[in-house]
Amino acid sequence: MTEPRPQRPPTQRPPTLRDVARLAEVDSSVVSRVLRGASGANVRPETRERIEQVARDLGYSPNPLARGLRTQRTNCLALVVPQLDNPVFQQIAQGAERAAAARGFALVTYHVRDAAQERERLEHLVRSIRVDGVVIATLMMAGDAHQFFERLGLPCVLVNREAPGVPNFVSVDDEAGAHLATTHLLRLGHRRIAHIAGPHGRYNAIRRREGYERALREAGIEPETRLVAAAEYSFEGGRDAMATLLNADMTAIFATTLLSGIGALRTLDVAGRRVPDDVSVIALHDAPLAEMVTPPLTTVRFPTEDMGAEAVDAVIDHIDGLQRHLERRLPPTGLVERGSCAPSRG
Amino acid sequence: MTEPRPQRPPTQRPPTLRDVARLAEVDSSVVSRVLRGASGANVRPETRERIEQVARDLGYSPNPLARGLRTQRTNCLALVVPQLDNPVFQQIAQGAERAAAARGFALVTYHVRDAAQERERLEHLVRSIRVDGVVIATLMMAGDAHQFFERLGLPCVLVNREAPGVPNFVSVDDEAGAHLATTHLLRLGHRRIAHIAGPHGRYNAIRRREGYERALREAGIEPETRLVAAAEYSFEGGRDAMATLLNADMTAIFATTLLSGIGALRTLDVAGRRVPDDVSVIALHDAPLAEMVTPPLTTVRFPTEDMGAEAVDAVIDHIDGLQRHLERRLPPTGLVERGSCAPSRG
DNA sequence: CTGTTAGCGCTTTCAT
DNA sequence: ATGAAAGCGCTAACAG
Repeated sequence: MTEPRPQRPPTQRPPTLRDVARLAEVDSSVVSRVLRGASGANVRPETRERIEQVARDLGYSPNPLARGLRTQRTNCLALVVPQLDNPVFQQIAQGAERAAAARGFALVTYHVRDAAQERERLEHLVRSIRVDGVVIATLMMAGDAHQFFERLGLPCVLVNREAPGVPNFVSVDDEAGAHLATTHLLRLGHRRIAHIAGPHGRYNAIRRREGYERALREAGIEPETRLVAAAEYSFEGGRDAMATLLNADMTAIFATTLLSGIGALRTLDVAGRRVPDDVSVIALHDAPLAEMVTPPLTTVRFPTEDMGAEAVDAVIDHIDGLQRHLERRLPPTGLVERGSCAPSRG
Repeated sequence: MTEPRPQRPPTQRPPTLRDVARLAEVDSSVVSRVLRGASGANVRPETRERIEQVARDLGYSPNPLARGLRTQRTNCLALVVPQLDNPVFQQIAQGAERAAAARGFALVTYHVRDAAQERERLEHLVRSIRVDGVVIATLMMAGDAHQFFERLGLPCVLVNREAPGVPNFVSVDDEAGAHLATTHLLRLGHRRIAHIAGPHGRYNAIRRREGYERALREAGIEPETRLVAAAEYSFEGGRDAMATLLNADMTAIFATTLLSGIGALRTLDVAGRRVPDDVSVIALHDAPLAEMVTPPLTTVRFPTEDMGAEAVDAVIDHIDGLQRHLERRLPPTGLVERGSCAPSRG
């Protein structure tokens, strides 16, 4: 009356390697080799077939936890992003996923919406899931986040962001983009060009403003502080900044970001200023959104998807032991003319 | 000259439980209990303190793979979404994350952009990362996806979507929302109301059309087929559908989705029809985007975030053994009046 | 070509 | 109050 192993209650436990091994009448190590398509897997064809058959019948799928524990590798990457309401991140994510898939990695996205909770959220991430590397897209404290992961020994690169002391990033050439946008307005004959800038002190905000000012100077125009308004990188930011610019004497706006450009559009409409008849507007970063507003917004396109893809490639290279440091700024890929810019009537 | 254990090469291996145990001079099981704050952890205060000290010094963090393997639990959920260009998914994600965090779960987002690759992507997901449950937001084959996870023994609920034979979903009351939108137009005096519908045969498209037709009939108006145009749930869909409706004799549009409503706006602008002076437009689903277009779009708001949150709660209940089936349709939470609707001049 | 063995890092009875 | 031991499911030498 010895109780026969109460080991396997009728609960539907997923099949393991050993289940397959048992039914195929081989050792589990053989199953492992076969199912993994291991390199030197010298296995008799009939054995292989038997194993594969059983595995299929059982619906076997390796347990990623066990495998990861053993191999110290998960083939999984995390993309850390702030909230996704900004199309730039969607594009980054798209490129990142493409690149990850191409190299056999899964990529999961993890949101850290609030700079204040950043630390806590990241801890929660790393103690819930094991990834081989991380791509960090713009956080307030991107440098801190980078350090956080580095300390854990996790390869990690910044995307769309640069931070002091972090030699792993891929971003865009903000200065060149801003220069291109401003130059476009200048070519249309505009001379009094206002700038809806980014938040004070933000790295890429500074570089964009520099590009704007360089373009003006090259055209013999001295930049004026009162034509510049700082704004968050958001619709509301652009909308409010535009309001402060309404009385300025200008015929065109260069908005530092798609969202703030759209905010500007809205304020101009409310104020009864016609775009592009009264005011031309151009913004940095292209996205489907630019097509949806009235009038459709002329933009400078950046290779945002490529940015995500390059970041992922760099992280995977790191993981593979190629200690590739990466400091990359991708130039703009062109101007997308839509309906929001017209020649100056000046 | 016996080589002293070459165990620990200078490679910076993250500290393990045993490292902590060794330095604190206790057994690793004690460390486990202490660090986990286990229930019946009868530990001498000084021992506890010593352990916590060492753990802190070493920067110890438990390996989620090992823990998960042992406990059969990861405290991690996956949210499967198509591409995020639709604001509805952003809101779902936001609610889902809030709910997950509240219950101590991490939530990672996984994109399945292409219905054709759905199967392959999902397999990649489950063999890369182990989650305790899944929330599926609108996939083409949501029913298949559900079945896929169920077969793996993974609790799983559909959000924003219903599928035949799936008793786990939380969506919105499409019929009621459509009825509300249409009624609003009727109240403004419109009688000839066109409908930009969803794709043929799509479940919620059908229900929305039903709500539209019911509202018309209640007002003594017989619905007309030629006032209805099917469209994808996208900007382009709405834009093109609107084009086919341009010659129809109507004074108002009820668009089935925010994005298609915005597409309609664009076509109307190009055609020189003024909104709301010539045509009123209303759409289902509210989002910041509605505020960004010209004119700002009047919408029916659904509790989309709550939808995500409820779905997560249900999945976690499942995981916790509460076999809670859930068939929930959340009613619209109101009408958001902006500038796109005006009384009929009829 | 196949099996044996050891162990990844953790949790969990069960002894002591 | 603490420790010993087993094992989650898998892989990687190594032996045969």
